[in-house]
Amino acid sequence: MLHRRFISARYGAAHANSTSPHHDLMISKLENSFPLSAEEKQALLELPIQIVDIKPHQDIVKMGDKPSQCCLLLEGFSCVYKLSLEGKRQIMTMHIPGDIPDLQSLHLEIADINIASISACKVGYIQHKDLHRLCERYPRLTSAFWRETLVDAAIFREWLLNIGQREGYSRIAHLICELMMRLKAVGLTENNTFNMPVTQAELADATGMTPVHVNRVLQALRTDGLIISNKKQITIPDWQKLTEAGEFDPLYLHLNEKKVS
Amino acid sequence: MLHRRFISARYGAAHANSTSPHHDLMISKLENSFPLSAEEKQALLELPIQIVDIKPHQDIVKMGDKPSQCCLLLEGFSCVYKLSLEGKRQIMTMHIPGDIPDLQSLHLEIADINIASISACKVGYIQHKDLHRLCERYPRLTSAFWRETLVDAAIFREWLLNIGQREGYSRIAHLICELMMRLKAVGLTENNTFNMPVTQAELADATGMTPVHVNRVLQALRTDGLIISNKKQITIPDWQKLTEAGEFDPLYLHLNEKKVS
DNA sequence: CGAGCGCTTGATGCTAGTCAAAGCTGGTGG
DNA sequence: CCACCAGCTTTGACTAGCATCAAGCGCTCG
Repeated sequence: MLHRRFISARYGAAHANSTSPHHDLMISKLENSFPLSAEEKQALLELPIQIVDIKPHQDIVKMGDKPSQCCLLLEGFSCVYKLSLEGKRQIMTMHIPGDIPDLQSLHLEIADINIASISACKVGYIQHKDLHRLCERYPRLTSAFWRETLVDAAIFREWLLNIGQREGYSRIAHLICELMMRLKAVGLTENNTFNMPVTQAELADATGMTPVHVNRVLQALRTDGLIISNKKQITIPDWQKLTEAGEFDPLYLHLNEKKVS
Repeated sequence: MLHRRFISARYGAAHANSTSPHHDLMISKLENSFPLSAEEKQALLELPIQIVDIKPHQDIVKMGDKPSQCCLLLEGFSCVYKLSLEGKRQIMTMHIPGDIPDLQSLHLEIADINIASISACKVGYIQHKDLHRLCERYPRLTSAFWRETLVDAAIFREWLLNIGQREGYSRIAHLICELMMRLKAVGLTENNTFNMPVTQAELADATGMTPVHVNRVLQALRTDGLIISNKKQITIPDWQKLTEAGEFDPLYLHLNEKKVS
């Protein structure tokens, strides 16, 4: 059973400075690349969010669903995946806290993907109707959300290059670089170390490889001194070398573009 | 040299029924999944478009560019691609008439992709500022354009599944199914036949294979009776069998969802 | 009619897949 | 607190799909 908590997330005008950690996560993410006015932030703070805890490896959205809400990832890792007819799974992106995995459902009625937790997660559900109302009133927020979906698409494209043209060693290195960079942007790294609660089987599904081969590549990366892994902790001793191995260029993440619309 | 024609695409209110084939292409595409009011259509018709002819295999947008306009593909095929450091090319999607290949540039300042023609093309450039103004005034058009970029993303995801998890034979079959379906939606097929001005080397770049292997797979598809190819014409004698071979399910294209926002 | 591009074919080898089994580890219950 | 179990990781042996290299063929267009 899911553990559900209904959070009263409405703040009166008198509490303009009130904050909620959940809303702040979303706001700081949007603001990272798109400056927001006080009024726009206030409007975001007033969004009702329903908090739900999710267990590891559990579906959040299933292909064919017609969701009436978007989910904001608050804690943990989740992923988007599809299955081939033979049951092979392709993970298309991983989401970290602050991401809105199915923002696309705002304008695509039927989900064409599955979304699942990787680790235990906490997600916040936001009703489509609330988001639509917000976008109507604040066109700049529409742009900010639209932009988020465009960055998601840029990540899919980079993964296509990764899987289509690079060999196993580079693919894994690239994925680790991306996670490092994105986690750093939301303050979830420390001394080139971060938590990666991802099994080798999941890495395999994300890189189009087999678990056996992922295991061997990880060993190679370790012996080459590109990563140090301890349980689910990854440390990157030499960022330069890892980015070279993964051909990693963070342009596609569109972090910190100074966007002044 | 590019052959440039500046088309005066403005129509007065007195010409509410005036049409331009270029604008109509865009309008009918948007309307396919998102009904538009007469007023919205009129506003689209008034968009200034600058028509340019492009030769085959020519870059239209380059990584690092900061475009101030979007291009609407009017004739021919184009593609989005990226290069790995070793110079290997991954094509991420193909565009057909009616598509807007770099709509993303509306909200992502720096292009993280290259866009190139495949065949000879005719494109129409639309200034960002005109699109921004349009979106401000007609929020439903914002939604329609946003939705277009979401369908693009859905195609990237399906290609990830295709390249990551399916073998060569299925990949090519899937790609042909997708092109058939999308071309049909804009009326560019006839009796299960369509024009595919794509070289085997480009098919290879699109599917993460080598040209040699693409050649062998195409021969297999032909001898299995799944496709008939004559020059650049492709005929699909048995749609059912081809979709099975390619595991093709058109859900991800989000065609004809009755969207009544 | 020759040049160039794209298509086709053959021989060979590597990357990564498959199958199988054994070690590890963390969580659970007695 | 220890024993056990399940899921994850690691290892080995073998194989397949696809890449690579190389050369010849056949259009089409100037």
